[in-house]
Amino acid sequence: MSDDHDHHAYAPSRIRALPSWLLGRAAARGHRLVADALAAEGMRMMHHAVLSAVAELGPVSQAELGRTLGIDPKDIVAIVNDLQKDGLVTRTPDPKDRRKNAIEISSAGEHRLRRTEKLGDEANERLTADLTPAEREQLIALLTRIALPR
Amino acid sequence: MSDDHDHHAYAPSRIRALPSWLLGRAAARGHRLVADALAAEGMRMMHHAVLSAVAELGPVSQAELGRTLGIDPKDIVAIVNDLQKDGLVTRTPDPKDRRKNAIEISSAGEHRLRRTEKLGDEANERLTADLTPAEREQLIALLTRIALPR
DNA sequence: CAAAACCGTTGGGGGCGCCAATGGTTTCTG
DNA sequence: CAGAAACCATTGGCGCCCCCAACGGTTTTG
Repeated sequence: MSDDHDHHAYAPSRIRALPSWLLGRAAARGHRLVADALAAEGMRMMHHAVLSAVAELGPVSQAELGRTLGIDPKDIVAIVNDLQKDGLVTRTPDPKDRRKNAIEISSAGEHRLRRTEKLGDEANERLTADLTPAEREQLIALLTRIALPR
Repeated sequence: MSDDHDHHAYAPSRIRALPSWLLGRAAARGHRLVADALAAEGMRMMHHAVLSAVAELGPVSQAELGRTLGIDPKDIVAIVNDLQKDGLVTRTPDPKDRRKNAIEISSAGEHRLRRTEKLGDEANERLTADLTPAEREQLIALLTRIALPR
């Protein structure tokens, strides 16, 4: 039986079946959940992503951060500015290549990262709460093949 | 020197495995593909979506359009303005409820919609080109369960 | 050693999602 | 049946994400 006669029931518009539309809606919900969670630590999604990448890649240039995360160099500048201002990363001129900055995580950054990683993971669990672990893995696998750079 | 050149082997950042991150990247690519395709007809994604919804829902109020598509009423106003200016939809005061506008598609709108639907579908095929039809259906099913409103 | 490639930085811009407020209209309710 | 509450379209404003162009300084290449 149709339980939703009274409530417009989301007409099955052709739009709603398009991957591009669904991706946009799902991404919006994911961003909302994660952003709200990270806000508890005064962090934003991009800041958390960059901080995490810095932690993994050790001393790394801003250009490489942009490349590995697919973020515009211009935006990297602003993000690293913020992270540095909060003492979460250090920005040192690279003596080997004076064009580059060597970005490194600080101990305060590591502490902050531990908390934001937890918050981010929890938000992602909420995002995929309706999925079984297997389905979650499947979604990740499919998205990885679609989210190709370029 | 040889290691440094290695084409950004996409470090396995923890970030990159998060659904929320993958969704953002995949959505960005989808939007890029669709937007570029629709630009050939001078349309944008939201305009196409609204036009499609209007075609399906017959005479419909702006509030309901916003509800079924999950778009803010404020944005609906701007979009309907554009569509009306281009003669793709008509906006008539609803005699039954003078608060509402009855939005209806015009013949020019139907013609435009036929072309943009084709372009949008093609862009979505390009987006999911690396997936088998079965995988594509699976992705749509999974996304539908994740993209829940609110 | 000049040209090309790369780096960080600045400036600009489009698109999307969200919230607050307002005047007009309809519906609910006491 | 009158006042309150809910709804509608509209205006205005905010923040985040994604992308491009240009420039001075540095390194690599031919």
